Amino acid sequence: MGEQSALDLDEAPFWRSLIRITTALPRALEDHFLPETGLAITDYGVLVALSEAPEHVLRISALAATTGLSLSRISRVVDDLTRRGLVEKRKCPEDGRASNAVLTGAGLTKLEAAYPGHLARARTSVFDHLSTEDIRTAGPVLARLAAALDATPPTDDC
Amino acid sequence: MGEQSALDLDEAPFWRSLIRITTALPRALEDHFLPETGLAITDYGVLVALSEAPEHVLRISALAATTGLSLSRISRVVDDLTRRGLVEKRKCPEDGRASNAVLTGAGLTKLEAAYPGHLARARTSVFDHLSTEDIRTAGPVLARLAAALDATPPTDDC
DNA sequence: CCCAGGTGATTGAGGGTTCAACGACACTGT
DNA sequence: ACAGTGTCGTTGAACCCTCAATCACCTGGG
Repeated sequence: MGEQSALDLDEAPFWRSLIRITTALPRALEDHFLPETGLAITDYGVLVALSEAPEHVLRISALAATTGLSLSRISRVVDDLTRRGLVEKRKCPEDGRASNAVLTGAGLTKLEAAYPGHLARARTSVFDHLSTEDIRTAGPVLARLAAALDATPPTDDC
Repeated sequence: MGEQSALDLDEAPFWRSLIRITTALPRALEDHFLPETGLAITDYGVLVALSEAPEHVLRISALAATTGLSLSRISRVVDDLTRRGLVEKRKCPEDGRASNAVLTGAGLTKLEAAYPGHLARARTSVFDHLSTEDIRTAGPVLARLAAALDATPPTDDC
């Protein structure tokens, strides 16, 4: 290391913006979303993942993977959601180690109730400030970046 | 609320990518950066802000604003960095309430030592996966978004 | 001068997140 | 059948971060 060339003129602001967004966006979202809906953004992500799964059932580990959260975090979040009656936990029949998380009716209701608020936040924090052209041009780039970030963890660096 | 129209075909993936990036990027950065350099990404940001300030001096509150961190967090981070000898804290002469944080020689050295690692992380986690064209097209969009996010906090919603 | 209100920064308490260690279970080869 | 090894998920301890209360100080009006 130490042989890297500095960021060039286009890269530097790109990097700064990215850093700024990663710190400011979650805050902007959470600050309004939690009081409005009673769900943390993390909770919401878990409920969404379950709602999109077949039968509304997902292995704990699968849940961790699709939401990008750590196993221990998922464990506590699911516990919390279980306590609140929004999901249920069931031992997996064909693998005694594993557990499945199931979205309950109350969970689905809660999710549907929270959706408009989530949407509103997405609009006021992001889409209101960008043109459709912006979104069309930047979208694929962000998608590629997101995919790359998801893929990196396994290989422990180069 | 509740009158929002759903995200359209371009917006939905844009939104998902954005969420993914905001969760995965800080992790990807921190995980390698802290062990390599002994600096948390937050610490690094503070040192960078100081290094770019005239005389390497900045008010605590100014530091909070430029780094986007809360006042209480800055207070603790600066305390920690002071304990480690990387910055110094001085009462502001013309305002007894205020304090200035000053980058020490050791702090500058540390920052310079960490810079290549930071650069390397920026490359492997982001720029290696994007073309120069990507960066040129998406850069301004991200810049606009970052600016909008910085601007929103004051007005408490509509 | 003195008081009221505002601002800069710190701090205690509480919640959230992670790391590392662990218990329970599944697989593999002998 | 049975070690040995690996995987799923949970949990205790530690850390990070934020909110709200607070202290110290400044400023403006009587």
